[in-house]
Amino acid sequence: METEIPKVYSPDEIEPRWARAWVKEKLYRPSEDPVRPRFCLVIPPPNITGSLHMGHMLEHTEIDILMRWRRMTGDDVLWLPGTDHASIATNMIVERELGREALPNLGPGPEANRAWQREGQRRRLEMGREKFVERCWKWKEANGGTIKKQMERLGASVDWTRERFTMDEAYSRAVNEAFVRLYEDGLIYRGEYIVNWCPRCLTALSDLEVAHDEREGHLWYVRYPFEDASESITVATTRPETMLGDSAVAVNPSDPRRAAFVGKLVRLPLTSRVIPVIADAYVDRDFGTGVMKVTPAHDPSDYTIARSHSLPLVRVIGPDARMTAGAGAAYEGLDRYKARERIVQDLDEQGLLGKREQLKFAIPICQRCKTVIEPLVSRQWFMKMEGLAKPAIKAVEDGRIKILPESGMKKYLNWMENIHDWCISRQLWWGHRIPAWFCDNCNREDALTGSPAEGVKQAGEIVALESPHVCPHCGSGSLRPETDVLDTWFSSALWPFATLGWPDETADLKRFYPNDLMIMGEDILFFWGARMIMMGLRFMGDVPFRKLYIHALVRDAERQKMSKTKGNVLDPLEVTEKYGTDAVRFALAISAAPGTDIAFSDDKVESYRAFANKIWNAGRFILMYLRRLPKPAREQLATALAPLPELGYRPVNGTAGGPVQLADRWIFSRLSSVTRQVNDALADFRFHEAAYTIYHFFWHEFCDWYLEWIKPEVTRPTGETKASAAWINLTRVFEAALHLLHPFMPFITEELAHALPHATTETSISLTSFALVNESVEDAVAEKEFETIRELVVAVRNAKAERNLQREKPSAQVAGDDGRLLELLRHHQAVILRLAGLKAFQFSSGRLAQAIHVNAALDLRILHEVAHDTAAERQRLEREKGKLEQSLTQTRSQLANETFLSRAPREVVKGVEQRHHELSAQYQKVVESLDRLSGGS
RNA sequence: GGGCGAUUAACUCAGCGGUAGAGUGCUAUCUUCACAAGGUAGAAGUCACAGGUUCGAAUCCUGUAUCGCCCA
Repeated sequence: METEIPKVYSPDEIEPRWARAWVKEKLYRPSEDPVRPRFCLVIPPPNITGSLHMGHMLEHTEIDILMRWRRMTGDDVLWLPGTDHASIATNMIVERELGREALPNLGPGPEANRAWQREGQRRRLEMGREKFVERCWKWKEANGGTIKKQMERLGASVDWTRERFTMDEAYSRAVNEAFVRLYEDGLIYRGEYIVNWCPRCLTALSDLEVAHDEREGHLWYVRYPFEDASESITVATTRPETMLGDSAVAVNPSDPRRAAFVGKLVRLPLTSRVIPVIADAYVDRDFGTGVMKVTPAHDPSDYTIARSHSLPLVRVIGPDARMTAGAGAAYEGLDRYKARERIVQDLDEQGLLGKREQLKFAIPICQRCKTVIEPLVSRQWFMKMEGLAKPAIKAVEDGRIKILPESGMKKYLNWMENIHDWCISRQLWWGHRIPAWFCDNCNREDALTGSPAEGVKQAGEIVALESPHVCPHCGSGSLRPETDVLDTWFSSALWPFATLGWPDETADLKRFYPNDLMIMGEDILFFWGARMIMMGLRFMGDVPFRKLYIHALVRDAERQKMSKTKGNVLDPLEVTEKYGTDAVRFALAISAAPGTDIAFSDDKVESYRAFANKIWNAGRFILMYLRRLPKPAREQLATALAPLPELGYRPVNGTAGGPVQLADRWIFSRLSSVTRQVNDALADFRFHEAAYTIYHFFWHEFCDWYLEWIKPEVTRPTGETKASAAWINLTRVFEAALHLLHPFMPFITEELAHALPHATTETSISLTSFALVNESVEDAVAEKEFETIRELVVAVRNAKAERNLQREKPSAQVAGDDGRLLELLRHHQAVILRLAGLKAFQFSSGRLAQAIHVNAALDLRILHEVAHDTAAERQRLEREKGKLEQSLTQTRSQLANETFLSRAPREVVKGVEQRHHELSAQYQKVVESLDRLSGGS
């Protein structure tokens, strides 16, 4: 039964079917065969609160292209999927959900959001840790699957049987193990420092989790009178409310204007305290008044200054961003902004307020909730980074890890060389609870007010894998467990080996570590990439992956970053449903030049949907005529395709046992070099080049020329029982092209491959060979001959179009000095006439008068009765003459240049000579034609 | 202030020492039996600017301008 093949490609019918089948068949589990070379990549785990966005789609497209490609070149591929638990984000989302349940009647909007958030937080604290974590798990079960569904739909060839989640039991064991080992090695310590504190999330954050927002603010000038009331010194500050916590006033030691003040005491306004004037090189002489107030407890750089000058910490703001008792009774309990207003007003009343300047400056905000960070001194767990960074820098410098594009490597090194200790504790509940306990008996915690030395274990601190019953130090049973959880990125840093079973020495770990490749966005290079490298080297003694490729950012059509607030976020599934996954994947791949962000637009995807449609219709053409073949011929075709020949496909001889057709030799030759180019491009992550190469080959060589050339031979009705050579060659080339396309467009290629005569239901194109032809079919002669014919055909079409003869079938004369060339053209006369739209040819040797110059060796003349427009013809010739003159001037001056002739490589000189020769000949022709035109009119 | 990048056709971007390219858009033309999401042909660029290196620069170097991103 012949079913109609639809004219237009409909991905929505095809794609979900294959997506399901691939998952159901568990196609992408690596084999257990240890002999095959393996290729392993672990996914950058999307977090469970998110759904995939275009950035993920690009990432997964790039990864999937490489994974499918490696798999088709024979590697045993493992692409391991999974998600991370996103401590802060999940905490926030679940809180908001709690809030929404409590206040169901609020409409949407930022106001309601804030109210839900507040109420949710209140309810979280009320319900307690255990119940809240339970809620989080429930939420994860309900929503964590979204990502999996999306990945399935996008055709990601991951091994779902190895899916991991950072809070899986086994994974959590790895996290504890890592923490305990680092602690025992003195690389994790607990200490009191100034940290980034989010007053809304009520947790400490690492430096990386703080974003910066440029905002308008004010610079206030405040007079601090000297203790002896002789004079005053004016400081400039953007945060007047922190002045209540000042411990000193600082000037730059090299500032002559201020030198005399150093060592004096000033009376801190609004308080009864007296503080010193100190000298510190940190102070910027040119900023404000060149005098800085020092508030160690509420500003990170002030904290550093204070430590080197042994200044006391005066805390005036609490974790909720309200003023504390330390701020004095007048301000206690006020929100920090309210306090600012009040203080400015009070200073003004006391005549201590100077001018106020408008100023733009960057303020730190919480990356997650955008609340302004409040730097606070608090006791946290830190990871000591310098020692860990050193080997990680070296691994990149000596090439054990390649970071690409190279700019990524520079950024990595720059960051690593200036690394700071990492605050890893979070005052949250959802996450890995830090495996530590405190002994009430020997804990001197409360007595400590200063900062312990870095890396020194504290008395009363117990860090262990198993929960201890008594304090190993004093034997006391009075132990309190740590309530903090770890930064999510701490667990993510273990991903390349913890997903493979570490700390157990599993078979997977042995086989797949180090991973071969990691692909991520630049935004997590420090968050994650750098930390994985450090942890991998630390725990596995080897790099986590050999290459780290940094992919681009997907922007909108106007090159704006996609963001929820701007409302320009595209949902990959929506785009996919509109145009088909293959089209979106291809659009992304062909735009993915390393190091360049992608401006993503509907237009772009549309043009690659057109490409998918082109592939579909080429397939439709082939399949339609294939079905008309007599059954025995079709069976023979299947045999010709079925067992993949060891040496790859090659073109077969003509039907009568004659020589292989020129078109076949040409297309096989092209196919081979295209295969090589695609291989090379993918090896270097030049996705755009690989995609473009195959795009151009399929459309502008295979469809435009090859199919058109052989059309009569495969559309001719035939009663023959043998498959013609044309059919065998055509199907071989088509199949090979589908294979090259498969990594980019998995769905349409799978669908079409299954319609070929030798297809079986159980084979997937994704598990077959990528390169079906090899270099043995490359044929420079065929390419050259084909090129000549193409040039002639194009010249004829061109000439016809210019003479308005598109609908006519005129005759033409062709002449040249090269007898073999004419023989070639005569031999392919029928094809040329058909492709060019001509009735007949006259061949002659020598040159032609009043002719079109096809190339250096061929003249062409269209014979027709229609009187053509001499004015237009003249215009065309004049234009051509102008262009030729320009080019000739260039080549002439080059050839007249002695130094060029003596210094340029010989091939270059020869090339210019040849070009000059050709241009002159062509110029001559044009001039003659123009003369004749003038003479004739 | 430090680091990384960008500036090429109307738009989006390749190219990164040896004849300026693609896709989209635009113009003309064609419903011929794979495809109008198509065919055929065409027009369109002082490669941001100024110096330098070189026989030769969009490409390498220096500086300037404009615009991004990251970090302080």
